[in-house]
Order: sequence, then C-alpha cells, then structure tokens
Amino acid sequence: MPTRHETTEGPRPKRDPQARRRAIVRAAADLLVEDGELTHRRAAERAQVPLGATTYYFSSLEDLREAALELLAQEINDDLAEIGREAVRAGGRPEVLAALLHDYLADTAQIRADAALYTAAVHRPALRPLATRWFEGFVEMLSAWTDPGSARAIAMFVDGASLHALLQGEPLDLETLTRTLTVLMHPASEEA
Amino acid sequence: MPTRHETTEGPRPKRDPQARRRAIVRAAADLLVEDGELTHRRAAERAQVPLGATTYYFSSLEDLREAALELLAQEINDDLAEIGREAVRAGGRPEVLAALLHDYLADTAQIRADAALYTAAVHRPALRPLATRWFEGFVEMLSAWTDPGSARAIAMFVDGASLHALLQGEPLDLETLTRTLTVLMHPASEEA
Amino acid sequence: MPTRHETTEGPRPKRDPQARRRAIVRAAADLLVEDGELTHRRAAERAQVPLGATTYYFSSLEDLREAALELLAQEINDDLAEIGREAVRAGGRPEVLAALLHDYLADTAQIRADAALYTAAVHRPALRPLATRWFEGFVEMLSAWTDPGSARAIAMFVDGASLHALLQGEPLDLETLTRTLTVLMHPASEEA
Amino acid sequence: MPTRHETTEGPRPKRDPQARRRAIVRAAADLLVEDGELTHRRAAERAQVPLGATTYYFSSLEDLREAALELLAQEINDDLAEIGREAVRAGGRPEVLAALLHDYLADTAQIRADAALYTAAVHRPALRPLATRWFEGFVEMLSAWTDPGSARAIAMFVDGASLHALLQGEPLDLETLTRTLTVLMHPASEEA
DNA sequence: TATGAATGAGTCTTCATTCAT
DNA sequence: GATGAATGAAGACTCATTCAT
Repeated sequence: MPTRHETTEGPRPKRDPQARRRAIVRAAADLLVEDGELTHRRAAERAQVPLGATTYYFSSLEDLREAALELLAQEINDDLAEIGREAVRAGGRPEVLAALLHDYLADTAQIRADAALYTAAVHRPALRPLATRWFEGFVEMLSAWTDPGSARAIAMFVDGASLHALLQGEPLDLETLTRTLTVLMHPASEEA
Repeated sequence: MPTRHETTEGPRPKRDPQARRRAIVRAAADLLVEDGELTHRRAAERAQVPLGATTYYFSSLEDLREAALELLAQEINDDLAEIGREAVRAGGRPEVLAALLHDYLADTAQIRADAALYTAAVHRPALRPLATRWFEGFVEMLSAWTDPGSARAIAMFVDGASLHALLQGEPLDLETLTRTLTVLMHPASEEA
Repeated sequence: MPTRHETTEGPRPKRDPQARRRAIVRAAADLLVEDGELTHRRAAERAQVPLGATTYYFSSLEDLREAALELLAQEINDDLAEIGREAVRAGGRPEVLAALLHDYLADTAQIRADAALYTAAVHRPALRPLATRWFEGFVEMLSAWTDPGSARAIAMFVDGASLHALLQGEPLDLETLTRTLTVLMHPASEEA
Repeated sequence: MPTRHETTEGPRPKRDPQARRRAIVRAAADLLVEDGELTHRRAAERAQVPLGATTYYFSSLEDLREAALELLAQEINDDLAEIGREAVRAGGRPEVLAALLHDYLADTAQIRADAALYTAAVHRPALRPLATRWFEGFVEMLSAWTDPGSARAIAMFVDGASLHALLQGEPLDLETLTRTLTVLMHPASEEA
C-alpha cells in the first residue's frame, strides 16, 4: 500500500509557488538575453514547468516579459552598483573604474543583458524607466567624484561602449577606456 | 458608358518593378523604425502593394528586413557624413560638431532609425556590420581632428547619447554635449 | 426560450483527447487512401475538429502522415495475418489462399490502402519499414508451407497483383491466381 | 557597329522550340523520379529555361506532368522491350531473362522511374494506361514462350519485385529470381 | 513568340489565450 | 490551486496561373 510520501523520485519538490514563479521569470530573462524570443511555451520548457503555469502566474505575456526585464534591470543595477562601490573604495581613481568596466564589458552575458533591456524598451515606452534605472544609479554614484553633467556623459559613454562591445565582439581596449574616463571625470583640467 | 481609359484612379501606374521594390523596402524600413514589427502583411499594406509582391521581390522576410536595414544604415551614414563635412568646414571646432549632433539627437526619426538598426543587429550577427557602418565612417572623419582612440571614444559616446535621447525622450543638453566633445577631442591637454 | 441543455446537437461529446486523436488519424488515413492529398485543413474538416486540433496533436504534418500510415499498415497487416491463419487452418492448400487473396484484391479499399502506403514510402525512406511490414509477416506465415525464397517470391507477386488490381480496375482472375500460387508454393516439383 | 551575329558568347543557342520543350519534359521527369515534387519553378530551374516557358509550352501543370510521365513510360517500355528481345535471342531461357531483370532491378534509376509512374497513376485514373503500358508489351513478348495467364503472372511478379527492390534497397537475389521465373514460365510441369 | 511580373489562394506552423477539469 | 486541452488568428512562404509587354 503506497504511502503519500513517494520516495522513488528523490526529495519531492515542495509546493512553492514563489519559487516556481521565480523560475519562470529566470527562464524568460535568459531567453530574452539569449535570442530575444519570448513565448509562453519556450519559457515553460526552459523553466521545466507546465505550460499552464506560465499563464497562471502571469496575466499576459507582456506581464511575464516585464517581470523578466525587471529581473535583468535589477541584476545590472546591482552589478554596476558594486562596481561603483569598488571604485569609491579605491578613491575614485579613473583607472580603477576603467579596469572594472573593462571586465564588465568583456562579459558577454552582461552586455547581452544590457542589450536585451534596451531592445525591449525601444518600442515599449512603459519599460524605459526600467532600461535607464542603472543609469540613474550610476550617475548618482559618479556624482561623488565629478559634476552631474560629466557623470551623465560618462554613463552615456558606458552605454555606447556596452552596445559596441556586443556589436563588435570585443570591448574597447583598456588604455583608451582609461584615458577616456580620465578626461571625462576631470573636464575642469580643460579650463586650466 | 465608361471609356477604356478610367480616370477615376489617376494615371494607371506603369509597371515599374524597381520602384515597387523600393516602395516595399521603404515601407519595411518605416515599420522597423516606428514599432519594430515587420511582417509581410504590414509591409504590403503600408507600401500599398498586394501581399504577394512582398514575397515576390524578397526571397524571405529576413531578406526584406536586411534590405530595409541597409536603407536605414545608408541614410544614417549619409546624414552623419554630412555632419562630418560640415564640422570639417567649420574647422573641426567641437562646439560646431556639438551643435550639429544636438540637432541630430533631437530628431526623433533619426535616433529611432539608429535604434532600429541596433535592435535588429543584437540577435542577428550577420547584420552587425550594417549597424556599425556609420561608426567606421564617423571615426575616420573624426580622425582628421583627433587621434584614433579618441575618435572611437567619441563615436561610442555619440552612440550612447543616441540611445539615451530615445529612452529619455530628450537629447543631452547642448552645453554638456559641447563640453564632453571638447574634452574628448583634446585628451592630450590632460597630460600637460 | 431555449434551455441551457441544447439537445439539437446530441449529447455534448465529453472531452476525450485519445478519441479525438484517433479520429484525426482515421481521417488522415482515409484521405491518403482516397486521393493521396493530406493537409491539416482537410484532415480537420473530415474529422470534424477545428484546424488547431490537428496541429495540437501532431507536431508536424509528417507526424500526422506517419500516424495515419501506421494505422493503415496495421490494418493491412491484420487483414493479411487473418488470411494467413485461415489458409493455415485449411492445411495450406494454394487454392484456399488464392480464394482468400482474390477476395482481398477485389476489395478496392484494401488495395488502395496498400497503394497509399507504397506511394508515401517511395519518397520517404523513413516510412519504408512501415510499407514492408505486412511483407515480413506474410513471408513468415508462408514459410510454414514453403521455403523462404518461395515465400518471398509469393509475397512479391501478391504485391504486384495488388498494384495491378488497382491500376487495371480488377484483380487477376481466380484461376490464374490459383495456378500461380500453386507453382510458386511447390517449386521443388520442377526438379523432379 | 554590331552585327546581328553576336560572337562573344560562343555558339548562340539556336531557337529551337522543340528542343526547349523536350528539355522541360526531361527536367520534369527527373524531378518526378527524384523526389516526386513537380512545380513549374523547379522544372524551369532544372531545365535552365525561364519560368514563363513552362507555362508557355504546357497549358497546365498536369499537362506537363503527363508529358513527363509519358516520357518515363516510353523509356521503361523501351528498356523492357530490349530485355525481351535479348531474352528471345537467347531462346527464352528463364535464367537469361532472370539475369537481365536482375540487372534492371538493381538499377535504382529504373525502379524509381517505375515507382514514379505508379505513384502518379494511383490517384489519376487517366494515367493508368500509361502506367501499365509496359505491362502489355511485356506480356505480349512473354507470350511467345508461355501461356497468356503465366505471362501476366510473371509481369505482375516483376512489378512487385520492382517495388520491393526500391523499398528494401536491393533486388531479389538472382537465384530466387531465376527459380521463380522458371516455374512461372513452365507451370505445365506441375500437372505432369 | 516569350517571359518576367504579378497575385490571391492555400500551405504548414506557432502561439497567446481561454477554459474544462 | 494548477494544468492540459483547445482553438482561431496570424505568420512566413509556395505556387499555379494570368497577363502586360
């Protein structure tokens, strides 16, 4: 007589709606990063959940997309915030920031995530705040070391650099990156 | 009794395959710029041609997409080359380039075209050369006034600025743009 | 005022995926037998199911085709196995087998099913085992009464006879059929 | 001043409607043999003629198909007639016929042509005479050496053997083939 | 005479979404 | 609460056929 605790298949996955939902979001995010095609079916398959689960937890595909992009935005934000903290710990020296950013730009997964976010936001105005979230944080962080205008200019430059690292297959070389960040952080030297 | 020459619909457009093809490409490009969704049906409707025409002239939708993006790339390239020529005529002064670029970034159609090109290229490696075509030309143009590294840095900055002008709804202010281009074009002053 | 129980369309068929799938396969098989043209639309119409059902249950049209041919192959196999059993019960006398086969060849539905299977297999190597399934069973059955080579020869002869019954509109006459099976089953008499 | 005889492209292909028509028919026949798919486009491409030529010379695709099958039927007929003549020259000995047929069955192109003809005829009653043309000729030829019933039986056997050579990838072995033809040609020995 | 242009019907297929269970 | 079944809309694409040139 079988008990309710089936033991043949290892630890029975506990019923955990939150975890399931997260798994679907994660899968959707990965799909967006990897090839930009998001469908219920693909998300379900990737997350190893039934098709119905993707519509049960999200009222529409756009809903799921937004949750996935929110996740990506958060991760990007966290990563860049960490870079910012490290740069601050190093006294805000441009060469340190450059080194950190160079690593970031060399990480394909990172720059593809950036691109996924932008791509989605271009034709979806509602998502634009999501796509520029890291921007605001980054600018704020930089503001400790330079004026707001320069901070914005630097952030834009980083954005362009991310896009080009993806399109050209490799990041801007460290030397140029360092030199560029240096002049952008100290524009006042111009006026001397 | 109607004559054989129907005049209600204007002069019957003569058969002109080239023009028809161009019209389809134009329509496809516009769709990509406007909302990124390209289908045979939408292209046909917009170009005012029968559905079959879109498959007759292009062996696949990707083919059509490529032709449309090629058109956009060419237009962007032409516009930026013109900006370059004007900047050169003005002696390469950063403030002139900044003013021209500011106008460019304020033109929604332009920056949406940029974005359309990038968006398409992100998940289509084959299109990447198309998306970076203007970049090469722009760098070359700038090289008359600054070193290659700075030229590339400037181009990347412009790219980021274009993306942000779209995502934030307005271009970087002229003053910051001018200051940024100025320092990027004369990085040597740093070392003084 | 209509009640909620509509009776004009009979008892609402309960959801029964298995039966539905079978109905689609049956419809597809019939279409292949009747005119060889199999499309999702025709199968759906014939099975009285929505178009979407045909793609829901079969991942591709080839998948559906294969299922339909599998059904035909099974039916042919069953019918010929029954003929074999009856022949065995009659002591393996050729005239009994001939009579049974004559009936088989006179049944248009049967020989069209044979032909459908062959037709599909000619340009689809993957289906060839299906088309020759009955052959193997038939040969094995005959092997109880004659040598393997003769058994194969008989089966091939039956195959040609089936094809010709269809193309010529009538089966080989019983007398010739009997005589032919007789000599094919006792080739040893030749060597006496 | 250019003359009307252009010499730059080598011997100018003479205008030869008959040859062009033949080329299209040949191409269509080859397509039917190779994969059974016949379209105007494929025939035109294979025959190296403009698409329009295929509709210019044939009032419909069915027309072209029929012409192509007529060609195949004729070739099969010719080949089997030649086999018949050789068998006759050899005194009608079954082993000679068997050897010739074994070669025929081992020739993939031949048996695929047979199959193409049958496949087309199964669902096109109008083509059935075409598909059985060789049969009549073959029977007549054999009638010089055996009775009509046996001749028909042999022809049917050959038909089944052709189909199976295709479906099973190899012809019936020569020994069995020889033995089978032998008994089929001399059924009277049974009655001794 | 010949042919590229043209097009609408119809093909397979994918999929968001709804719903019965 | 969950989920497989269900389906119609829409997508890309093919193609026989017609026709202007």
